[in-house]
Amino acid sequence: MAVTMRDVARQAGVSVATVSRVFNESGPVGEETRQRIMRTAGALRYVPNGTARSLTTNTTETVGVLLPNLYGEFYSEVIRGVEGAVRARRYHTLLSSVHDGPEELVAALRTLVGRVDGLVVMSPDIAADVIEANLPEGLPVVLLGAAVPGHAAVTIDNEAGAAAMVAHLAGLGHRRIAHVAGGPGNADAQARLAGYRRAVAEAGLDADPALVVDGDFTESSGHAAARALLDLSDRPTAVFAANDSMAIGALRAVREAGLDVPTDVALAGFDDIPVAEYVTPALTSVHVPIHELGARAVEAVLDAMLDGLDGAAATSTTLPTRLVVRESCGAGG
Amino acid sequence: MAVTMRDVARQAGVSVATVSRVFNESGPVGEETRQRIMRTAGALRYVPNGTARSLTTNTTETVGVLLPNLYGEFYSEVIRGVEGAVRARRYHTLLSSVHDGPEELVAALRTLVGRVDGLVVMSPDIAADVIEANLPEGLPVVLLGAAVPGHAAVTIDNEAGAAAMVAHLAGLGHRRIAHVAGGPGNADAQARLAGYRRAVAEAGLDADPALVVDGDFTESSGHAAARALLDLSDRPTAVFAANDSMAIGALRAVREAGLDVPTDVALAGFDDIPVAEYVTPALTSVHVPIHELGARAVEAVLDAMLDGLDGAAATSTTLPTRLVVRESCGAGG
DNA sequence: TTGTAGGCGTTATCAA
DNA sequence: TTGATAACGCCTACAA
Repeated sequence: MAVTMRDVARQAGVSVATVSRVFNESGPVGEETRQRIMRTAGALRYVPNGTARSLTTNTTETVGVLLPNLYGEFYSEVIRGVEGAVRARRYHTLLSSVHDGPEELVAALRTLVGRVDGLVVMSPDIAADVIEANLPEGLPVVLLGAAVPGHAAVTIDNEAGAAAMVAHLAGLGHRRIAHVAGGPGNADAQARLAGYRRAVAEAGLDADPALVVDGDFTESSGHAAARALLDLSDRPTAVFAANDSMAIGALRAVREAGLDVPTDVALAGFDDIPVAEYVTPALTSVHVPIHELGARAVEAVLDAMLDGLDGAAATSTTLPTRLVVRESCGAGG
Repeated sequence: MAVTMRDVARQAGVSVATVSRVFNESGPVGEETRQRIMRTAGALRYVPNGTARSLTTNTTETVGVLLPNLYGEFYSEVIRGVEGAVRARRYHTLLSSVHDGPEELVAALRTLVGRVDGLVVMSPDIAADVIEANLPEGLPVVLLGAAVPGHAAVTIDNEAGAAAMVAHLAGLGHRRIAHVAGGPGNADAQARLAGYRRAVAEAGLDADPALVVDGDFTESSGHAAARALLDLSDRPTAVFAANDSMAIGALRAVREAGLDVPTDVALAGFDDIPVAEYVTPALTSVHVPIHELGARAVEAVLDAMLDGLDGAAATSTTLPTRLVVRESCGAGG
């Protein structure tokens, strides 16, 4: 068994209360006594037990983070952002990922409860009511990426970003711009698709339904989607994927078809993950401040903890995106 | 205040003991009673408090992970590996990163204690005794990447990997192979440098001290190191960086110098992070099973928790690396 | 099959 | 300036 406060107290000839005061700098303690306590604590290698502390203070000093999965650079950027903000406030990060369905989400949620003071949940595919039903009231929860009425959330302006990209491509002279979407069940994907559609309409471009193909945000789905698009009799001159991973998969497909990017097909992505800059040609993308996204979510959670939940429910932020033009469609036409 | 077991018990007309039995499936409970309890628990939205649970069971069901920082793909791969293994065992991951010096390491370590059942620590620069001095005995700790006598660790065979790469380059005909090292304070860096030196000697290559330049594992340091190497009157024909990030920085420098990879200079890295495949030309690298590294460390920690610490102290594993030859030096010479 | 009661390590409220 | 002592929410003998 580990050394407890009681051991230190006994050894130092004081009460646990005094030891507690020393470690929390709460209440007055005689200088001599404090020194003695610190000394014996050091000798005994005493370290306060965080769990017990949490129980009495009713605060864990921990923020839980629930992500869909950890694969891909997008999520690692989110984690970076979250962890940075969390440690800046001297809190801890309890990380959890969910791979399968809603049951697993619920299970993860429940095991997190009581271990965290607040929660950042990124769960684009799953309705917020599922989340709400499995959490005690009063636990600050901030949604990441998927805004739901009545819930605090930090989102990005997917629609505007997608529309801007389409407008950019149109400005380059493209009339047939394809979109590799992220799938019908995903909120981000839907918003990006909406932005694409709006911009296509506004610019009077080809609104051929065949130009929209569904993927699932993975590289391989981007690859498959691009193949389908390249097989079209009336091939698009530009392909805009709903995220960079799919764009990279598409890049591979274009190459395999013996075509060149951007000469034959311009290519654009969404997210601007670090790799986007390293592929050749470098990927034009809609930049998402991913790690600010994570940081903002954490701040929202922590603020909600302090202000009480009422303030938090209203606090929804939408971060802007911006276009990053690189070779993959800079010179295209 | 959240709903507690007591609330459920009162509402269901039973004692807390019975509620506890239901939730832990410990001890017998009448079917009718169990149903009633489950129903009222659901109605009250009761969720067991993990903190309180931890206090009595003396187990937190969480593994702490301490990493140097979260930047770069290497660490996100480690996190993936760790989280996967942790959740497979139905545990939790408490993530913590350390940016600055030893004091911060110590602080992080101490706040982790009492919140975790075991610890995975990746701290290549810092002596293990610092870690040991600040942890209660009996807490399973597995070092990641830096083996220290008497400590459980999961490491990779840095030296063999580096030597193999040099041998490969030598086989391609290179005689002047430069090494961008990772700095004197880093254990991995030292081992890779040792492997480089050994292989250079064994193959009877140019052992010019000017061919070894220190970096610090960042891309920009790789860039700077490569510039210095290219400025040498007798330029190396191959540059082997101690990690991929530095290799990518070097790639940029080579390009900026108007030279071609691999025609003018062959380039190789270490780690085989995902980007390595995407840069152009694709990077030849020593593949490190990064996320297996994380997974193994977690398993070692969890095993140590079960078997008692004695078994763990001996459990050190070294994972092999393998060469991944790609364009950046495949055809070079 | 169910209830009672003590304890886990800490904090916090009173007294002293 | 210090010490008893009652929580905190849960688990677990031990009784009933």
